[in-house]
Amino acid sequence: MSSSTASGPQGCTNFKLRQLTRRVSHHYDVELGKLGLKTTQFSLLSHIAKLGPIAPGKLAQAMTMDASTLTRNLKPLIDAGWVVLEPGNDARSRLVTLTQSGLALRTQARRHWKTAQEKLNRQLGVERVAALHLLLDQSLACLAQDQ
Amino acid sequence: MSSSTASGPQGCTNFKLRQLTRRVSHHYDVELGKLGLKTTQFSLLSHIAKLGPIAPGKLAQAMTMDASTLTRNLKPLIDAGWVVLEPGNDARSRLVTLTQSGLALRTQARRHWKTAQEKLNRQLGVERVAALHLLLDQSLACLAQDQ
DNA sequence: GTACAATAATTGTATCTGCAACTATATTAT
DNA sequence: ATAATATAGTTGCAGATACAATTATTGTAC
Repeated sequence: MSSSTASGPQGCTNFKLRQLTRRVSHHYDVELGKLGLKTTQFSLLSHIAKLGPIAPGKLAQAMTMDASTLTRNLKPLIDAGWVVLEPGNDARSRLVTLTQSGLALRTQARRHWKTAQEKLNRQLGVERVAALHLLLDQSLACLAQDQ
Repeated sequence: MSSSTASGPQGCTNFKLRQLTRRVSHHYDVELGKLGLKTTQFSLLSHIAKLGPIAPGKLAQAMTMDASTLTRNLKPLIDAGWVVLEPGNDARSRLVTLTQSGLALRTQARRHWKTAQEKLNRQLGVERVAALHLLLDQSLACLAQDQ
C-alpha cells in the first residue's frame, strides 16, 4: 500500500473550513461593525443591490442559502428600513428591493468592506487570497446541487 | 509580467468561505445525520477524545471558537450523556471528558465521517482537497490572534 | 369544475456563533 | 489583610443556519 499519495488529504475539510470562516468573519466584522452591520448582512445588501428586485427564492439560490434562512436574515434588514418586501407577479411570490437608505448604507459599507478585504490581502498575501478564491469557487462548482 | 496586478483578488473572501462552508457542512451532515449528529458535534467529540480531559477554555482555543460558543455547543452533548463536565484543579475551572457512550459514539461516527470525507475527495478530487487544506491551514496560521 | 399536485414563502424547532455583561474564584499590590 | 486586578466559565442578547411542517396560491388532470 504504499506511497505518499495513497493516504489522501489529512484532517476534516469541514472543520478546517468552519475554523477559518470563524476567524475571517471576525476580521470583516471589525470593519463592518463600525456601521452596525454583520458580514452576512453586508453580503445580503450587496446581492440585493446587484440582483434586486428579485424573488426571495432566487436570491437564496444565488447565495447558496436555504430559503428559510434568507427569510430570517432579511428580517433585521427590513426592521431597520434598508430592505422592503414587495408583492411579486404572483400572489404567493415577493420581490426584495433595497430602500434609499439601504442603498446609501450599502455604498458606505462597501468602503468598509474594501478596507477589510485589502487588510486581509496584505495579511495573507494577495497570491494566497487569489489561490484561495479559485479553490473555493471551483469546489463550490463541484458541489453544485443541480448536477 | 507579474501576477500581482493592481486589482488584486476579486470578490469577498468571507462570502466565498461561508458559501462553501454551507455546502460542505451539508455534505457531512447527510452522513453524520444517520447517527443523529451534526458536523460540529462530531468535531467536538473528536477534539475531546483527542485532547480530553481538558478545560473548556483550552478546548475553545484549540478549536478557534469563542468560549461562550463552546459552552452552548457542549450542552446538547452533555444532555445526551456523551460528555461530562467535571471539576477542575481550581474551584472556577472545569474539565471536559467523554463518557463511555460518548467514546463509543465517536468511534462509530468516525466511520461515517470517513465515508463523507472520501466522498468529498472523489467529488472534488484529492489533489484539490489537499491544496484546499493547505491553504486553509496557512490562512488560519496567518490570522492567529496571538502573533 | 373539483381534486390533486406543484410552487413560493414563512413558521416551529434546534443548533451554531460571538460580544458584552455577569458570577465566582484566584492572584497581586499595597 | 484589604483592595484592585486577572482568570474561568456562564448567561443575556442577537443573529446565522437549515430541516420539516405549514399556509397560500397556482397549475393540471380528469
